[in-house]
Amino acid sequence: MADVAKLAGVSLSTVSHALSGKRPISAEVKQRIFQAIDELGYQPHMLARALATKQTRTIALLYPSLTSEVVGPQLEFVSGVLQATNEYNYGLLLWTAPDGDQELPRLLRQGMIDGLVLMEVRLDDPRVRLLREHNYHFTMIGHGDKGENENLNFVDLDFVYAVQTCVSYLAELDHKRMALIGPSEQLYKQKVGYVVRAVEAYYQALEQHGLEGSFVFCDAQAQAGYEATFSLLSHDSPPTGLIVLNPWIIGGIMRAIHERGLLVPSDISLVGILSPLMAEMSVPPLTGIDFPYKTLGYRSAELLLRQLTGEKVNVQEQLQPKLTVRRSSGQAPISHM
Amino acid sequence: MADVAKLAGVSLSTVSHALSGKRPISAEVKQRIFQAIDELGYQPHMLARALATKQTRTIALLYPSLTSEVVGPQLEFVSGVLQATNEYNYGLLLWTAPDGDQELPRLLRQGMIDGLVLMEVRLDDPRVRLLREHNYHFTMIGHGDKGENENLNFVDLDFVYAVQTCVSYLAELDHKRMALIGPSEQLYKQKVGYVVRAVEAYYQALEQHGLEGSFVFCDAQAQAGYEATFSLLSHDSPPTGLIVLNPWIIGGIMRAIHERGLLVPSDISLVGILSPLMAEMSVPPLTGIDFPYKTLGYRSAELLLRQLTGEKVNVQEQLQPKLTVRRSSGQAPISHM
DNA sequence: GTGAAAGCGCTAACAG
DNA sequence: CTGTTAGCGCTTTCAC
Repeated sequence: MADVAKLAGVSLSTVSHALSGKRPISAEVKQRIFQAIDELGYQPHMLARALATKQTRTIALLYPSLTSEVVGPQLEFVSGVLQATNEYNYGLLLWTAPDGDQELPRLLRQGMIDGLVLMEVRLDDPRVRLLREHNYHFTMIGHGDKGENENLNFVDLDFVYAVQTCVSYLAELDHKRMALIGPSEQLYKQKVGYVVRAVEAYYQALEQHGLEGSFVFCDAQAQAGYEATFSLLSHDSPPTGLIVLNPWIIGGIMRAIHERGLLVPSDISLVGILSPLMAEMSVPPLTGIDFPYKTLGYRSAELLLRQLTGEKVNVQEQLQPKLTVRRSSGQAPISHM
Repeated sequence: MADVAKLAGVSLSTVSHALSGKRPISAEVKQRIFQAIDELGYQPHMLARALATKQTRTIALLYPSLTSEVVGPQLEFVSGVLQATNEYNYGLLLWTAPDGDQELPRLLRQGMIDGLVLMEVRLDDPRVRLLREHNYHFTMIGHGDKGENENLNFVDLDFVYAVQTCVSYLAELDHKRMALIGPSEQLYKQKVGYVVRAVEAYYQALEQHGLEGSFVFCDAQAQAGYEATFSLLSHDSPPTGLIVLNPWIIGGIMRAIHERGLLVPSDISLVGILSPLMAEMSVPPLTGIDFPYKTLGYRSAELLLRQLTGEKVNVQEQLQPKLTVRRSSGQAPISHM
């Protein structure tokens, strides 16, 4: 930059201001400066700028720990977040969640980022507490328990709506017994928000409709889905309507159903909460709530970015995407009782 | 840091050296310093450090442009890269590929990163040229044409091996007519390395075995897979062995097969090049070359990171993962001719 | 062993 | 409108 100033015959600060536009510069001088700039192929050094302004124009996505084998659908959030940061001309740093939540403030103070997007938020999330205390800029994909979210910005899928819609839909098709093939037990125990809400909503919906229903935890692997389903179908009067939370296990579920000699959708209906992409991948394509992963990622980042520009943002959005009927669901089979 | 120095009664530089260990410090002083550090909850400011040392301890993953709707499996690379950066205590910045390749050097000179991982490398990739000219640290997932890779480090799946293995496998099962349900036409036209190699290897393998075979481009959506397959099966003597490059379209392929009244694997065998996760997801589970997305991501980042520590790395690795036989493939049906 | 001081490349008062 | 100067928070010569 010193070179540029010299070549243009002006001072450092003039060059700086010409670039930032933070004060009026005569057209003629500006001209000289920009000419010098691309004559020298000069590029501003972001790091130095960041050090001086205390703004890195970079945000982070705090990614759940990678120890769990399957990170699967979560990855789709990334693509949404990335799109937003791109549009706003920010950088995106990926971080894995430090186990000890003590790590978090450490990272923040290192000054590498201006804010962050949190995902896999627990009902009572210590990270949220910390970030809040430190008055840090952040938004969430997901949200905490009632009362934990005041003044926080987030986007989430409305899992209560989603599960209730699934149950109602199956109920309308005369399914009397259903099952929720659920989240992993680990996530439930950690009280990850959406997981807890989904399970609660499920039981509530059953009650509303006066139906019976079972529920099994299930890890995010095909084999686990297979086993869970197989055991479900071993009951005396097995469910005819299945609600699936994790798309990665449909393969296993399908296999168990087939091995039992049953057919989808004539014997068993399957409804999921999953991205349309996934829904279309399976055979038959799955009826389900269209989980807008990418949109959630995009919105959450957008909220943060707007917040960083000084805008007073106050958004708590719970998306209620529609249920798309595909070919995995239908009228309940006539009962033999 | 000034505060720390004051509290410990030493000078700035002593604190700095205590932290970096770059020069001997008396145990007693060290003691005082560290005590002061956590008394004040001091955290080194990475940005400032980076400015002084010209090392950001951050690398970037150059992500293909997001305009294409389906980024799908690529995302799995990210998780591998992330794991490596984590282990080496580096940060990971995600970048989308600038369209104009002119953008690239701009970004590099901004000084935000120490090196980068390139993906979706084309046979004659202008980005590689640029990076090379500028003597920039980088590694690739994938690789360019023969002669383009001298002195470069990369990891890749050996697509020639992969496709040949698939063809041979089907040939052994007496399949006489096969088809490659291919990459998107766009990627092929862009001469993305693996795509071109896969197609070439396919024709070569057919010739070796004296077989006929067809080939269709196919975008990465279920519907496209459906249409491609449907038209393939409309021929007089349709193929009995299908090789699938993109796992996202299997759903569509399966549907087309079923609608034609055919069964997998008795009428048609399906073989893919895809992650085991995907393979297990589908019904029946797919026979295929186990694409180690995560491993490729991990290795590529590791190469870069080692390179950055000054090590003279010289690795060009082409993985040849085994073909896992699952349930989508079997003996060719007896011909009616 | 330790301290003083000169940067890293930019921004932002403060003067003119 | 433009130039001077003092930092941003750390590292690293160079002296002691």
